[in-house]
Amino acid sequence: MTRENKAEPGLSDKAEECGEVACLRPQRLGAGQDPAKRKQILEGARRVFMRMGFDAASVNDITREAGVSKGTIYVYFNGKEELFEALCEDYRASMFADLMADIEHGLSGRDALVKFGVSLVTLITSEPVIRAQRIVIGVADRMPEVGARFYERGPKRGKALLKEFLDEQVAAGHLDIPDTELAAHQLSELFLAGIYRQRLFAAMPEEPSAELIRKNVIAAVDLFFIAYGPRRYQNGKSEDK
Amino acid sequence: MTRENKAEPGLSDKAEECGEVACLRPQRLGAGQDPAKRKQILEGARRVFMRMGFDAASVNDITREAGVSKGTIYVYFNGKEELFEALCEDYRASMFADLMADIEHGLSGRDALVKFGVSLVTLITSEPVIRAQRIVIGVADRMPEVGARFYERGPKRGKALLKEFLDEQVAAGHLDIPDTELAAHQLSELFLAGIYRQRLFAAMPEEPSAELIRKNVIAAVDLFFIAYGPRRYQNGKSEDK
Amino acid sequence: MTRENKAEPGLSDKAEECGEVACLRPQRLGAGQDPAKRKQILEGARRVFMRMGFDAASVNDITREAGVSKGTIYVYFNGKEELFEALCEDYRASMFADLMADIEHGLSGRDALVKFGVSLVTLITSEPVIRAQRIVIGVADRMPEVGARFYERGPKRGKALLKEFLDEQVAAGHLDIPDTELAAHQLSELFLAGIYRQRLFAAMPEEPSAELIRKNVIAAVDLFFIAYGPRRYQNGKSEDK
Amino acid sequence: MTRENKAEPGLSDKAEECGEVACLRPQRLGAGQDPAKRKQILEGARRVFMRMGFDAASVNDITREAGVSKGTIYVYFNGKEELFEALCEDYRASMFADLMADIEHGLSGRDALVKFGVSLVTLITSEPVIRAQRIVIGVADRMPEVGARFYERGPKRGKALLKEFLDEQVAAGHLDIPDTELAAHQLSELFLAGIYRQRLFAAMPEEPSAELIRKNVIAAVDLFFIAYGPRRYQNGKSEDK
DNA sequence: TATGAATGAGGGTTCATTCAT
DNA sequence: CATGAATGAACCCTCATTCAT
Repeated sequence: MTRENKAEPGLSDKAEECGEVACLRPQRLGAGQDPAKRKQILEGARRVFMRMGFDAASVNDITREAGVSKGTIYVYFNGKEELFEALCEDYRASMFADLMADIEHGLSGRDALVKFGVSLVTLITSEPVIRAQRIVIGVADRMPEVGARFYERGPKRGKALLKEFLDEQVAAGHLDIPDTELAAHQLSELFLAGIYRQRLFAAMPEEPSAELIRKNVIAAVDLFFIAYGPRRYQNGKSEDK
Repeated sequence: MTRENKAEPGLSDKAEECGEVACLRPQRLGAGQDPAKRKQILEGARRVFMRMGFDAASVNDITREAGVSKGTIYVYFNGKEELFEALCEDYRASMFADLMADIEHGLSGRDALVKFGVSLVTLITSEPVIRAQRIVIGVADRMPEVGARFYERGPKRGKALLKEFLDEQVAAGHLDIPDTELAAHQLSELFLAGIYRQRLFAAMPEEPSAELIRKNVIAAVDLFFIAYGPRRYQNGKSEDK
Repeated sequence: MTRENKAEPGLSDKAEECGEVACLRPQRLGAGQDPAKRKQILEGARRVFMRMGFDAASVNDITREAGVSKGTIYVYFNGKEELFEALCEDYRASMFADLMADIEHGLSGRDALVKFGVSLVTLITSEPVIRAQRIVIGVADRMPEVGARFYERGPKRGKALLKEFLDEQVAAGHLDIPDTELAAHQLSELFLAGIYRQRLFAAMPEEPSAELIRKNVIAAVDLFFIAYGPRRYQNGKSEDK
Repeated sequence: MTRENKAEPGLSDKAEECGEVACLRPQRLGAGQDPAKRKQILEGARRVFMRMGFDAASVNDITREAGVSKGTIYVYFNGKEELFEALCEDYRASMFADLMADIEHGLSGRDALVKFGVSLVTLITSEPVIRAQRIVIGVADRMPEVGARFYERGPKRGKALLKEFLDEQVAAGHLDIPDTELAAHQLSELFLAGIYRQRLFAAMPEEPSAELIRKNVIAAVDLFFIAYGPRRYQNGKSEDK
């Protein structure tokens, strides 16, 4: 009755097999195996879910938006929920690509942190990313594993990234941090301080201005450097605690 | 589709009008004017929305839980959405009552901050409050004003509270903060660092232990005091920046 | 989630309570409690199921035929299947009413048997009754209890009736039967011999003629009386038993 | 909706056309002309229809069970309904093979009848045969010709067989029957008396025991011999069995 | 020719809302 | 005024059939 198939596509190289000519569309793929169609469905679903949220979005809407028939959706995904999960999986994969691209390691510690922070906050508080987070949070009761994995591949990865960066900075002598993991947590929250929750609750209707973001990030970095910066930023921290 | 009647109840003082005699149970109230019944509906709705979320909750469920008829609900509220909005309004009002009660002003700055932080984090990351936040965030796209007001009466008020407290501490010479508003933002995010988002995304399925909360709050206060504490916590901060 | 209510209506006398005047439609009935509406739904369902069979009949068809909305059907019955079961229950109840009415006890044994047999065969092989049997048999795999109860209230009751009649005849000395239960079985099959299965399989497209029925019943009674009749109908049987 | 092509396959002799050489496996057959594939489809369909009934069986199920593609099924048959009809045709052909094999003509009349009756009842009330009958009866409204032909090749043939046998017995002086056709009808109904309908309606969930069948058949033969047996059977029934 | 991916009408069921009582 | 039976649009999903490959 229920279907169990559809094992992770990962078939991105299937198309190559067909030779060297006229291979624009693969001739024959297993049911639910055409990556282009899958992409097409996910893209439509993404738009609809983003616009309406999970519950308010109907499969018919997705059908219309994706330009595929209802049946096709059910060939590629076992239902609305699984479609949503797959979408989240896909989305998470691409989410931090931009962020990664933004990181530069050549800058001095402080400037690099500011740059990183600005990128992070800009991304995370951007309208599409905020909407995505709202939707996932909204269904987290019913689909906790979706929420959990979203967190793991999203915020958690962001923090891991930041920790790595901090480790580098510590190694380079730009920072002096006993526990970089904790510090990464603290810094990433400080970056978002006062913006993130407002955005999540729609208390800040527009994306924050670059100015606001910059200001917030700099305040965070200031605070951070007072605590963890090299000696010239702090004296005698060593004797307490 | 939408209806126009029933201009904002604002019914809190309506009952008094009936005079000074035999007013124990008002004999005749305008449609949707009995505050007890209104309370009863909201209470049922609260339980159902908390259990199922907004979309999954059906008006019938609420009807059953509240012990009123469907028609009655539509007399008091223009629909499910409006009922939800009213509920949020009510809920927010009571949400921080516990928190307020927890604040004591007699403690030394540092201990008071820790105590406040523990209360704040315990409340905000508790299962019911997290569920409430999830639901509100989940519908924030469709009902931004609900989200916004939830934020205003929730987190914002918490931060205002914290700012007040910091102002007191600064005045008492326990802290040295140039911008207490910003500091309040920063501190409250630091309190929740690494816990809040995990809870929201269901990446932390259980309420955080008292231990974990304490540890997190203390780390936050430590960091905070390095930056903003009185001289004995920091030396030579004056010459930089 | 699922509904459990609707305990056997049997409320045919509910209407009487409301007094003696203007009682055409009961004022207020519980959900799914209005016998008139229930009847209306069952009547529509009966027509549709009879026309299309169980699977081919759609709830929409029933909706249309019964003149009620789809929601109403689901208030009175928990689904298509339960509606069908209720219909069977109702149907069985009325099925043998006609037959009962046809029985007369004043006739001589042989004529009475013939008359009874003709009534039985006429009823059982009539188009509506055959169609009903086909449908029930067709779903007997999925709904065995429906089939079983149909059998119990239908054929089984018919046979019980026949046994009673035979007992009377034996008591009156018109027949001499050692095991009236077995004899009832045998006689009722003989009545239907060669007709019933043809009808069931649609190998006999029209209802059998009165003539054919009479012929068949008389042949059955003849055979029966040779075996079980009083002395004058059989030869040489006298010395045994 | 309906299609007009594919005029009655009648493909049993088509293969011969290819000539006299190397025809072991025909290289090229017209669409829907390979009898092996046809057989394969029918076999899969048989299993699925038997398991699920007509309406509940999906073409996909048959596809899976038969190991052929959906398109192929539609090449060989014009649709689910036609496939079912073809299946019935095939099935009927093989249905009474077992029965035929069971008949022995060497026995004395009475014993032979009992043996025949037991075989008949065992077959007809067996689970697979009952299921097949239920399915055919269930769709007899929609496909009367299917039902009719099922009857003709099933029960009717059984009765013809019985008539033949009775004719033989009459010729041999073992029985004395004026109308063997009528008698065959009567006897075969008596064999099944009280079992068949219970089985059909699922009022008897298990196949009847050999004992019960034997008892029923003997009672039928007893009754039959009282009426139609030679003189010696009508007297002194007591001494046999 | 055989294939099975795609189609989309239609399946049973739910539910926010209305309105006669 | 409160009630809850009735509504029917919309829900998610299935499936017989088609047709490009």
